[in-house]
Amino acid sequence: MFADCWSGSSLGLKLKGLGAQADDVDIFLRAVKRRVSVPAHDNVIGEADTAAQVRVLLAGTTCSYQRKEDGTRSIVSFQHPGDFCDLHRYIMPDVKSVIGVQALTDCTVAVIGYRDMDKLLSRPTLASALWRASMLEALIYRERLSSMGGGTALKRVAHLLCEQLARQEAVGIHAPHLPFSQIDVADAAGLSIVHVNRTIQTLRGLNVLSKASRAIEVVDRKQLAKIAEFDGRYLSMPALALKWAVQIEDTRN
Amino acid sequence: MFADCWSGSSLGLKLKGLGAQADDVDIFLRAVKRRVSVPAHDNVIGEADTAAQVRVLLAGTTCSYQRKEDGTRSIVSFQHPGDFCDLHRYIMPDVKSVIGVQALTDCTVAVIGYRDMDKLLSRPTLASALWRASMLEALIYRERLSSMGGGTALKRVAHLLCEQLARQEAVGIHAPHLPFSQIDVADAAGLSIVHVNRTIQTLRGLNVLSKASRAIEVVDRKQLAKIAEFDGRYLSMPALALKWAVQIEDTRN
DNA sequence: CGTGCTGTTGAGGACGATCAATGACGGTGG
DNA sequence: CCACCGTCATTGATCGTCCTCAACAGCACG
Repeated sequence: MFADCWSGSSLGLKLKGLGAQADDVDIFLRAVKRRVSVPAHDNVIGEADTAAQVRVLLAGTTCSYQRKEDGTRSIVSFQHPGDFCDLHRYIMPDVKSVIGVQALTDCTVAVIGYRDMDKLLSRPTLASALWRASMLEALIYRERLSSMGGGTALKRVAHLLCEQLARQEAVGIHAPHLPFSQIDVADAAGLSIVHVNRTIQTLRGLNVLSKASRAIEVVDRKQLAKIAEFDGRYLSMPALALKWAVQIEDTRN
Repeated sequence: MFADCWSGSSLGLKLKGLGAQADDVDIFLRAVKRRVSVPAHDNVIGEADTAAQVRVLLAGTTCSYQRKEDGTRSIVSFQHPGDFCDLHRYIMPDVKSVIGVQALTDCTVAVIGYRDMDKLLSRPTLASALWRASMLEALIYRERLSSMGGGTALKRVAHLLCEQLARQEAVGIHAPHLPFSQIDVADAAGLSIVHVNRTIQTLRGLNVLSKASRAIEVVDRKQLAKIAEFDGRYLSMPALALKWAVQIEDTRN
């Protein structure tokens, strides 16, 4: 009964993309004995959380952040439906890495106890799918590092937006609307809020983002990918890879 | 006979730190049927490499880089003895992520065929150690992202040096000398070569780096960690964690 | 109708990039 | 042994991107 329609679909898409089999997904969903709703701006996982459970985002968008000594919030990644919030804590409980997870929109989170996780991992195909999930996470970090390294603010912001848009689409969410504030973008891109605002206005001027809405809404994905020099193939989702790979080749004509 | 003294020790330390058992390490080393020597500045893995084998660094230091459209080299991570160079390619062969691995010093690399990897993974403790290796990689990326985001060049460079020094120590290498050029630091920190030079001179002026040597040699690790606000506990190596954690607390008095 | 959060705009200054030239070192070949 | 060369380190000067401070506008909330 938990393996129902919408809430399972993004997670299912994600797991299948990582090589899990159809019955793996069913079994996984049955291990979810509890679901939690988290309103926007609340913490999904506090910075000092130590509960013996893994959280998987079912609906909504969250970010993982680290707070620096000067109070600055540094967003290291975003989560979309199907993404794990704290899988690392289950596998490497000794690591002391103070990370919080905050809901950017109203969210639904699946909770799985460590004991149930143990059982799930006895299925080799599911275990390797979760390993792949960790590797995909590493690849995403790597790509972001590479984009943070060089390039102007315009390119960095464009890359960030491309990544999130592509990841949304990878789990079946095809809205052009990105659910985070300019403040979030600033903390994620390592730029000041003011400069992010000006950068976004530049993107609006280029007709890449919508001028109508105050929110961030991508109208010209092709151009955005070109500005970011974004090649979404690293995201490895088979269905998606095609779309964003073609994207790039089109713009190179 | 391959499981001999020095070449196995860093790898053994690393695997044990990730939870592998003593016989896992032996079995792993026995799977290494071939070793390769790579001179400094040569590619360990070319950007278009597709060989069906996994490489593990046994001795020396390498970097993984990505080349941008404008020819810029962006270094996303360094490898120290015991680190995998291309484990992700084995687990996620479909991913198109053009990454090269270059030797920074003369290196020794262990080569393991995919078929032998398959056999190794049938041991659950070894499989989960490798999963942890991927997660540790992700944690390292995450920490670097967070340090790239905010802060001055001084802090970024200091953080980079701290990370590499700590990771060297984690695998039993206690030299204060870091084996890469200022150019490498620039490409890794996302700064210009000129500015990296000035930053390093600042660190020398603060008696954090050696003034005598042209190379990068850390003389005051405690001060370096303070400048970087570096807390090495995320590296999760039990032996190391203590050292660098105490480090931090000392400086906060 | 205030209060708070996000978005927007302006002006000045700092940090780091870029361009350009020189110095130091190691290796190579004559 | 020395001249030559390539790579890396170093220095100076100028320029641009982005940060900071500050103020205000729009919108949602109670």
